[in-house]
Amino acid sequence: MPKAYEEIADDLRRSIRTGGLPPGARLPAETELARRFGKSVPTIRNALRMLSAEGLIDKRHGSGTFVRRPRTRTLRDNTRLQWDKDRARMPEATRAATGATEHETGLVLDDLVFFARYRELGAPGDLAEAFGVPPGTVLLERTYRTRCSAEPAPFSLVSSYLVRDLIAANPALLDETREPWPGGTQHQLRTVGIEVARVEERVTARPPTPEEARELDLPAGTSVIVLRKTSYDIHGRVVDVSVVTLPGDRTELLFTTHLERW
Amino acid sequence: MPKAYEEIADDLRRSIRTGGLPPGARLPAETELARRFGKSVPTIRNALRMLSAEGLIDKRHGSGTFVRRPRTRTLRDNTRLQWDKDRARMPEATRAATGATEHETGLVLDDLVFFARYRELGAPGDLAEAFGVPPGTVLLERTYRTRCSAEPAPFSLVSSYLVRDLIAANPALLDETREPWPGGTQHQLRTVGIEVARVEERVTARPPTPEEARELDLPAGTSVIVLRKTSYDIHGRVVDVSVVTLPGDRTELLFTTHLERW
DNA sequence: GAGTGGTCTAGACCACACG
DNA sequence: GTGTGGTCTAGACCACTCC
Repeated sequence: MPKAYEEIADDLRRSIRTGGLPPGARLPAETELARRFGKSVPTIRNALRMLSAEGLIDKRHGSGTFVRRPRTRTLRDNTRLQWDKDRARMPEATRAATGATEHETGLVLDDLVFFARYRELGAPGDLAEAFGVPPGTVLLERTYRTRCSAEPAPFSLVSSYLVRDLIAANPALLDETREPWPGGTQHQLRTVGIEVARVEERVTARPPTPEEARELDLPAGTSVIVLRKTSYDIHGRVVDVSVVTLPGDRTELLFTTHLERW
Repeated sequence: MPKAYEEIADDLRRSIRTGGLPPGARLPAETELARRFGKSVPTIRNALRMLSAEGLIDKRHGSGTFVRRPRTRTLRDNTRLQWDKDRARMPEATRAATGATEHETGLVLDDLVFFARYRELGAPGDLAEAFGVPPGTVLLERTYRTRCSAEPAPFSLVSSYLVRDLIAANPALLDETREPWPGGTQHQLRTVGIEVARVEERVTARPPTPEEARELDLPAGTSVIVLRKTSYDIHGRVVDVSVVTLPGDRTELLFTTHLERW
């Protein structure tokens, strides 16, 4: 027996894919759809919930159900890592003038609103393993939120971890009021003699937690991209671990790999 | 006024996060939960649907609701691109002996089940633009499904596109029965004198379409990672565009970036 | 067969958007 | 104010799983 709500969802999905219902279009009211399909309102709602979970529609309380428009994506490019490294050797004036790049995204801090918070904690198991230190070693946790001044929601949630003893030689690095630091993390590390030689970025995706959905202003039917970044210095030692949570509907990651010539 | 189903969802979510309900544990029946929380069954179902969408629980018709266990992730490493390139110059015996790497994933074709289908089509707008050719130019579309012999579902959906005239010099490249090709795409391109110098991989994430959920056997509350791979030859010409769809609950992408020394 | 979640109905009342 | 979707109830019947 065909399930009514799936048939209805299929029907509407087809209309959306073929363009019969273009992006931004308003769907008929649920009561109207119930009448047309000859089913009850809860059944219609069931069908619409499927489409909502797939990210095809947005339901707006009080005004209707609309076909979702694709979001414009911000690009996050791994060549920014080299660019950051080059910049870390520039004089402060230059570093400040180029505009501090937004941490972890590669955007420029011009019309960006920036927020940072520092906290010390004992390394939990997974971070201790990542750094190769005993569990409980004191880490500095730095939490960042950055957003365009135009948009209300941040475009990334960043937690960066450093081993405190590795950077304590420069007390300024422990002071959150010095953020945003001109030149970024690579310059901060340079002030204590650390040079980053290699960065590993691990990418996964999953649905957002309610907290992430709230902070990133994510509608139903979207995913987050979770990027776990590990920075190694020239001796192969782990010097920074960052966890970056990005909105899947607004973010594109670009990784360029150069191959050796034959 | 607090919403009942959110309160219930929060309560259960807390139990799951703190470990009060460990992975694999069965939740009480919906009727039982309704009794405990003093709400109707549909309200309980509403709360459970939230947790399901977040990927915290699995509902199994007939047997109950369970806390989801994290899946083990397969790693997809961008250093495989160089490895593939090196292998493309090996003699056929070596290429076959190393086991043809699974296209786009870096796994070895030992206990892998492999399926390929070829088709020609006129380039639609986005692909024509990516290749820098006029729309309608004939492309070869190659569709791959690969899975572990143990698992029923494939671990990636791959569509690879080549400009037919660029590879037609070797008719074997147009023959799907030659798959799996020992040495992979980079060796295939080598047979017509093409050397890949650079690969760009663009990563996004979103909820699966119903078709993807079916093919990849994705439960509710998971995402897909979409990887759009563009290969450039030594003259900067685009020679391959691939779209790879990966299950977000079973996949981790690893990108390593080496930085120049100071 | 007993128990589970899945589908569907019918309707009441509330919260929100917009004119 | 009017119409929209959001929440919640109460219950019937079906389909699946497992003993």
